[in-house]
Amino acid sequence: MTSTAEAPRPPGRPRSVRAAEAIIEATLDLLAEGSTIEAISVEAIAARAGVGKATIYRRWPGKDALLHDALRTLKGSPPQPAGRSVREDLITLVGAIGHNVDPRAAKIMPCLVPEVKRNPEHYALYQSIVEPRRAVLREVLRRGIRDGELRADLDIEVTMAMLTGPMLIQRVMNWNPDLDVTTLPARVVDQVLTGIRAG
Amino acid sequence: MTSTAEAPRPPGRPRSVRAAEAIIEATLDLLAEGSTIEAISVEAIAARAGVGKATIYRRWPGKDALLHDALRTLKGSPPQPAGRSVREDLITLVGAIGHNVDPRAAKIMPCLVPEVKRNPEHYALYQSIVEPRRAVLREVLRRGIRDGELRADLDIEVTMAMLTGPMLIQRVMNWNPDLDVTTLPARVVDQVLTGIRAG
DNA sequence: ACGATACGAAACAGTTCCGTATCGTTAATG
DNA sequence: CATTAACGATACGGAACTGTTTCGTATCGT
Repeated sequence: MTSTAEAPRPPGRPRSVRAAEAIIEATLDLLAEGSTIEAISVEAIAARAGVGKATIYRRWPGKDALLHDALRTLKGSPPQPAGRSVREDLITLVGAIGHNVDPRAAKIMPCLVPEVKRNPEHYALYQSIVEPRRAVLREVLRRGIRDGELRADLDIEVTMAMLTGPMLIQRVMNWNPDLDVTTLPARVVDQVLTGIRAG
Repeated sequence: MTSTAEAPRPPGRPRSVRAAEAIIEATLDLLAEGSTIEAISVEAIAARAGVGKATIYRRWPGKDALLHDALRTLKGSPPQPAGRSVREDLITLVGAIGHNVDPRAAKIMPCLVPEVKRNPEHYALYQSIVEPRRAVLREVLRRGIRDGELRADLDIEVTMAMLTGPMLIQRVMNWNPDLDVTTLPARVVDQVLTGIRAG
């Protein structure tokens, strides 16, 4: 489409790449500072980006499209575990939850929650971010079963939720103020491995 | 203070109890329908409650105070497990997550998430709701340890997060579309009890 | 140099909201 | 019946936001 291969060379001044980047950056900054996704204003974005509102509306049809594009840049790619031991890989993956390429991602996530419930398009975007990471985690568990490190009758999907859930609620809503996020991954993985039933 | 004991019998028409209730109900209804906590308008609340705006401002100094009071009514009291077996109690408690007295609570929760991160007062309210439930869960685990049903060296706080996290992320953000919320409590509890390590 | 277009800034009209004020009406008390 | 205050309804000023348009300027290809 608008690839580098065949550019019809449109006349006139080309659109500034810097402006587009500044707009996206400003949007993410404002979200990271705590603005709700629907409380954020195009004017605030323009002001923060040092850009006229017209420049924004020249590129996106409206606020929703801009937000969608901005959030898409947070996507990144899921981490690839080292593959030495299941325990080590799980700790890596659990520790990476909410730790996307962009450090603002962790702060932005809570603001997304209501929108994800309301807007199917945003939910699809959310799933497109989360699913690849789930896939990596799933593969580690499957490998563990194949190698005999993990029980063969393990409930994979539930185990993933058990590994992900604690980290997510802690990062997103600080569910338990007494739990330290930095030590949580190892503690969760170890407890999940061992189980809690006596002897 | 304003107890029933000594009422100075203020003159004039007394405030309608029905109006106050209608206002709270309307607020919760609107929240449950998906309005973000800061996108909700006093005018909408008044209209929904069939009440003049002045009637609201006569009782609450502003929108924040009204919302705070409305959310406080969702508090309820934590469920009391039967106490027959640890497994049974855990399933009961995990199943009750996000299942407050008010059925609207589950729908309102996601809208709260961003606010809880931003407003310390809302975070305090949130903790005052969650902490008692954590306490009940903690007690069940302690009892299990005392009775020898659970390992003595168990990481209690992490185990609580492992039990709560999956249910919460599933209810609040539908984290994994393939996980059924109704069967989840038993599956989580069983997997947490057993552990995933082979042997 | 020239046309074409994007640029930042600013103004625009149309909404929406908050919090207050002012209606005439209604419900309790004395 | 007179007093008092809350009632629903409505209007208000001030502020904020949206989306569009118009400036004069800057920057491209030709």
